[in-house]
Amino acid sequence: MFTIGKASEQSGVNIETIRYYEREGIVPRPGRSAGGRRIYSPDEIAKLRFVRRCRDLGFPISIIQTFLSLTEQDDRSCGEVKTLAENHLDEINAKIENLKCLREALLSLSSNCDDGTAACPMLDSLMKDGFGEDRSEQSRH
Amino acid sequence: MFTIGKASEQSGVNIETIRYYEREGIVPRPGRSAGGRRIYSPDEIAKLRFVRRCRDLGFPISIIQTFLSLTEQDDRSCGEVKTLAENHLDEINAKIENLKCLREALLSLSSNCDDGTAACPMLDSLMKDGFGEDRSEQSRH
DNA sequence: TTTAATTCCTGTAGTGGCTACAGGAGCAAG
DNA sequence: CTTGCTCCTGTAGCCACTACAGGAATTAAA
Repeated sequence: MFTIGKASEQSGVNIETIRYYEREGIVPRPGRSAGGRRIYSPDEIAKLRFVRRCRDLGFPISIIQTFLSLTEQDDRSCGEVKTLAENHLDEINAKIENLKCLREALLSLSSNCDDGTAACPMLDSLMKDGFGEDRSEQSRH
Repeated sequence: MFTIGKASEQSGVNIETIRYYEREGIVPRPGRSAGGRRIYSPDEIAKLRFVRRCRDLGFPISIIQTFLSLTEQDDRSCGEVKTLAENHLDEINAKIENLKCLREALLSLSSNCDDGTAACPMLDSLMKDGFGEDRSEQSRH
């Protein structure tokens, strides 16, 4: 059994974040010592580590809650997990593509900057009319 | 001269977001009509459009404020702009690399899911000890 | 001209996922 | 017994918005 500091060390989750997860009901409330301190079992620490790893993989908390409830079931249906993971993969791929577009746009804009002290063509073209106007209500991330 | 609705249309910035930018001092306060409505000049709309384009490129507001103050100067020093843009490019590239790592990790995890209804190896390995433990206080985005 | 519809106003609160305090209490070592 | 560490609760801040509520002003139609 461990205090929150040890639980934080072992799970890799910040102490404040652990308390936040508890407040939000993302992980169950642990037991308390006589003095009112949180006491974590190895199982509870494993759960925190699980949440941390999922966050590291970029999953939002809402999905992680689904994962956690699936791990509670005996028949933790793999199909559902796979679907969620694949949707998340799609989102990651979309983000990568989006960032690549940004990179290209930025590269071509900043390549015109000649590093002198004169008027900046990058700022100019961003300020001008009709530059990147495919304003058809597209993906505002 | 235009009301906020037209300014929103022409700049591509949401009405609520325009008011937010004003509250935060990101763009200057426009004039008002007799009835108290905001009235935008074409220049002010250009500024809003500039902010929107920079946001589309992924620049944070703090950087955009620097850009805006540079556009106010006569000698809008290109060097500074270029440096900021290149730093931003580095961040974008780092994000892309990070996402690619996530993608690989997710792919290898979910590839073990056999889409059946049995215990899920992905959830299992995320719950187990000693999976991805390079816990040396690394980049928590 | 009256009414109905639309646009605008201010102010406040919520989003996600934490992080950072302030002000106090518990607890172990010297 | 004091020092210093860890822990407690509660609240506020971060970023960049977004979404109301409740009312006023303007415009268009009848």
